[in-house]
Amino acid sequence: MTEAQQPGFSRCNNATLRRAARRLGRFYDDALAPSGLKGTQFGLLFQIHVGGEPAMGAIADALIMDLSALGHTLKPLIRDGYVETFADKDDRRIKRIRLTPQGQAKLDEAIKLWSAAQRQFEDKVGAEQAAHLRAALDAVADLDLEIAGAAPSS
Amino acid sequence: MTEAQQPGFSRCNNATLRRAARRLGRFYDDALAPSGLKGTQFGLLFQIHVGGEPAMGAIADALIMDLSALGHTLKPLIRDGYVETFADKDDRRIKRIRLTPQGQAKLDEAIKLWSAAQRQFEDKVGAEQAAHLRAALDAVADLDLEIAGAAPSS
DNA sequence: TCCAATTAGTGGCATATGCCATCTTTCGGA
DNA sequence: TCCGAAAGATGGCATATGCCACTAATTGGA
Repeated sequence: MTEAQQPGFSRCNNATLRRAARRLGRFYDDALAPSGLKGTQFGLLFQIHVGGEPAMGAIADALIMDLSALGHTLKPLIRDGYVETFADKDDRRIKRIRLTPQGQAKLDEAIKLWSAAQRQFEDKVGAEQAAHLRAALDAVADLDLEIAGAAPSS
Repeated sequence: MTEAQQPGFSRCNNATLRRAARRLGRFYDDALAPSGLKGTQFGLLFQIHVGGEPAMGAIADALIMDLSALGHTLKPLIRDGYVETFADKDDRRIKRIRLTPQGQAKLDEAIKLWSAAQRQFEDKVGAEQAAHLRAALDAVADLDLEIAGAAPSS
């Protein structure tokens, strides 16, 4: 009759999500390994690709990622010559990002590997189930959560 | 008509999962902040708590975490005196883990904070929806995925 | 009984993420 | 026009995770 048995325990939504993320992350990482990219990097390159020379802040918002975290994650990709940054013409505070030709090529290469992983995943769980899951996850990502006490004031 | 528009693109299950994980992770981290623990650390302490002096490998399996990653993650908790390790009586290769009294107290403290976050999350999405989501995530975590080419031999 | 294969962890290295302090560039008034 | 507030990014620091190489203990035969 410890807390462990109380209903609701060992049912942490966050822990469950991270656990699944670790599992799936490794699967996609393995699939992308031949390209030398990690799943996160692939996602980032793709986001930049479809973003049209997006600003750092735009990418960070889209990926629900901290701006400084994005900066850190970008470094190896810049170092390896896959992406490059340049200042916005009208607002020098803003830094925009684009893929280099090598980055575009690497993305094309990785997309083939990604497709195989994506296909296998959907074969296992079913395309509809996968779509439902993604919808549920997107809903979670868009939730307006706030810790009680976090100044609703002013 | 670039790849971006092809059905299936920008629908990466892995990217969607990570995105939601970042969002929810920050929410739980914020909720637990007063205790000084991160969501991951809370989950780890709880797992140790219910595990009954579990071996490192057992924890790693339960959390679908790499053994060495578990070792790294454990360090700050050991440093702060929340958990301690000891060798298994029968097999000296095995290292077992348990909470210290301070660790137990910290866990109790964190559980109160966690409950508030958990409650708010379930109020927003609905307890049933949350349960469904966790079930789906557990199913993903238990999938038998393997990259084509990964030696089916021997 | 002794050695090869297996099992459990550790340490080093690299990426993934966040928070906070700080700097630069803009933007809005007074 | 000048200054303080706001916006966008960087750098430092800390945790989260993984892979690989390596070490220590065990286990299974020969």
